[in-house]
Amino acid sequence: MASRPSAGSVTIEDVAREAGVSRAAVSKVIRNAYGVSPAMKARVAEAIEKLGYRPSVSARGMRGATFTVGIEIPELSNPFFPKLLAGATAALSGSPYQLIIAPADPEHGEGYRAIQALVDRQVDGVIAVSPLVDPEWLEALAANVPVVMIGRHDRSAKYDAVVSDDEVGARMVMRHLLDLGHRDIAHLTPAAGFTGIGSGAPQAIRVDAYRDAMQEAGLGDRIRVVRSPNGAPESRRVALGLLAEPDRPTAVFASHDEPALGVLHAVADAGLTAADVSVAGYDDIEIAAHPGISLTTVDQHGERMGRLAAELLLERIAGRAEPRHEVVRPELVVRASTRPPRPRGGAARLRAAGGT
Amino acid sequence: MASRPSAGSVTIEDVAREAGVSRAAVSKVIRNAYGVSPAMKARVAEAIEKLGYRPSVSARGMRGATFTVGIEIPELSNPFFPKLLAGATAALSGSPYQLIIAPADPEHGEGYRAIQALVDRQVDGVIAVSPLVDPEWLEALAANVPVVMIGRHDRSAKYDAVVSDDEVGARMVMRHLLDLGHRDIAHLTPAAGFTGIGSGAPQAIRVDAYRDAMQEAGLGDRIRVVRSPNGAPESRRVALGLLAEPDRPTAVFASHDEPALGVLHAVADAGLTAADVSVAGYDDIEIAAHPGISLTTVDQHGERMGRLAAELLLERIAGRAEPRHEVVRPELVVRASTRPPRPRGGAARLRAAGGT
DNA sequence: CAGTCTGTGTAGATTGATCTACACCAATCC
DNA sequence: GGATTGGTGTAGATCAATCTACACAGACTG
Repeated sequence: MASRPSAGSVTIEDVAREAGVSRAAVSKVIRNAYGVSPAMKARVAEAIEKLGYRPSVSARGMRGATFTVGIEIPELSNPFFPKLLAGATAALSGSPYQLIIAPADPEHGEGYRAIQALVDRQVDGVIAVSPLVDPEWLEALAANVPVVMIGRHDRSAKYDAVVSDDEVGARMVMRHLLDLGHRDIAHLTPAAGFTGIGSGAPQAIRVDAYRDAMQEAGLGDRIRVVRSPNGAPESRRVALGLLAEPDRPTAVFASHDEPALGVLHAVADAGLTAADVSVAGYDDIEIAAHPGISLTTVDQHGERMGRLAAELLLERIAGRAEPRHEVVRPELVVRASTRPPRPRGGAARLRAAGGT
Repeated sequence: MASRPSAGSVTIEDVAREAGVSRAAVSKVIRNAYGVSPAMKARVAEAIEKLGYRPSVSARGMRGATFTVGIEIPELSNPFFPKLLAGATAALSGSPYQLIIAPADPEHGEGYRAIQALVDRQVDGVIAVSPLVDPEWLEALAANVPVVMIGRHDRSAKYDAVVSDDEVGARMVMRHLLDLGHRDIAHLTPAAGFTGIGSGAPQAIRVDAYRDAMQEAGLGDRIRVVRSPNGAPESRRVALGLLAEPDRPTAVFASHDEPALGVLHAVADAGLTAADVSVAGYDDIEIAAHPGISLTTVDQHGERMGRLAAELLLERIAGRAEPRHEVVRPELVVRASTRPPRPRGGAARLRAAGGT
């Protein structure tokens, strides 16, 4: 059935000799090109099978395509990204394209290196999740190879983008919290540099939406944007500090589920519960649905985004030139981590306990 | 600073022309080969920088190395695997090697395809996490390219292995549960085919250790091995069935943390707590430490395993021929999901509630 | 001063595929 | 019956690097 990998490496030359035809003939057969008789096709196929021949991707890359698409991903430890991968993998599953992943080495800022590594390997297309790389650099890149960016709100004539409607998503969270009666809502988001450049990054959009929502609710003076790296341990530390403040917020809206988990952890550390401090995240990672966590969050439909990105990339590879910019509508998922705030004041605790 | 990717693609030829030297000279400079004067080196380096030249990995692959190592990973959705990746990435960070990941498409059984895809791409070495691929196939593979397997207990003269001491790890869990006083301990593990072949797979070792430990404790008649796919939702469903049985176990030992999360979910679904059913996992994924989960588990030291695998691979690439087989000692991490069982009988519930 | 190193650079074969241009053969057309 | 056409197959250039063999200089040796 599946042929074993042959010892050494068998080349197209070997197959040609075995089948008694020319190299070109073999090449035609494997590419399904025009000008092959059924008889020759059969002979060649048999020789390929017999020798366990596999075309060298490197050699192919020298002239034609490598049938490889690359995806650049930051921090795989965040479960949201595997969702994108699952979607992309599914979309490519039927195609002749193999997906390879290049993890962005956190030491070497923002994926330039990983993306470059993919391009160096002659991939036929690139999907990248790097909200902060320079648009000009990307345009130059996209001039050479099809590129689909995930999570960039800027528009380009050269590369495609798949993006969640972060404005809408963040506003859904804020509406939910405000409707519950919260007024002291803090927003936890990565370091300023991270949300600074332009307004391309999802986090930046979410910060703006948070600010706007607070402003519109007449809570402009209570706007509190707290900066923290994205990891759960880091945000846990930051949140502990926040909860220790005398005027601690009654709700924390984190820009991602991972830091939201850290906040939940801090809430528990401080001996508090969701009745004291509501927590909302963003991404809807799998664990958020677990009863021990039960995190209110926004489902970005990561699989769908990954699938869409792969589909757009295949279209690009097939020749489409007009840029596309797909917006996926997110969805609020309300769980137990958000509740109405306790009324303020001394006797409040008792009344609230009875009310809820 | 970092040169932009040039339009089109600049070849070694272009650099040679710019620097006024031969192709071979440029090649020598980039490879740091013998026979280059400092003066020429400087001129070439300048030309490379100016043109933003990047060597084509495909062309390199035709003769020499690709400076790429591949890692094959099943289901990235299981957070244990990103741990391995983090370790491997760290170990390769200083080296000239770029890591690329090939996800094993679950549709196309057991990573053959993904590993083959990596080899087709001329990687200089392969790390793979595929406990079930045929040893013969692997030996043939390893004859052509350095291979390090993670999580295989079989020994090979051709490929290296990094493996956790699953026997010891599983026994630590069992000792812990038995010491707590549990006697009805069930073991949740993937489908039989999955643990069947030889005793190479970690899951198989753990099953055996579970059986042995029960036997030695005189509980041979209470051995209960329950089969379930690895995903949390699937194991949740299976666990729900198990918990509904009249003689439900007082403790469940799952072969991985992911299914353990599913069991915890089921325990909550059934309106039970850790006081009713203890749950232990295996892997120590990050969320296990979260207070909402607090799962007793075994730390396999995934990062260390990933790092070790990458180091062994680099040694192999550098020329080592003798096989190595590294065993990493796991560590029990006790958390709140395991507790002493309630004493049996009608009034037990009350007594237990007072005692704990 | 011829012969031998040693250090530096180059020419050109090589790698495994793709792809254009063309050759060959039979059948068909006028 | 010679010219055309269509279907098959091949020759050979090409892609961008590596790497062996060698050429050439100047320095050193006997």
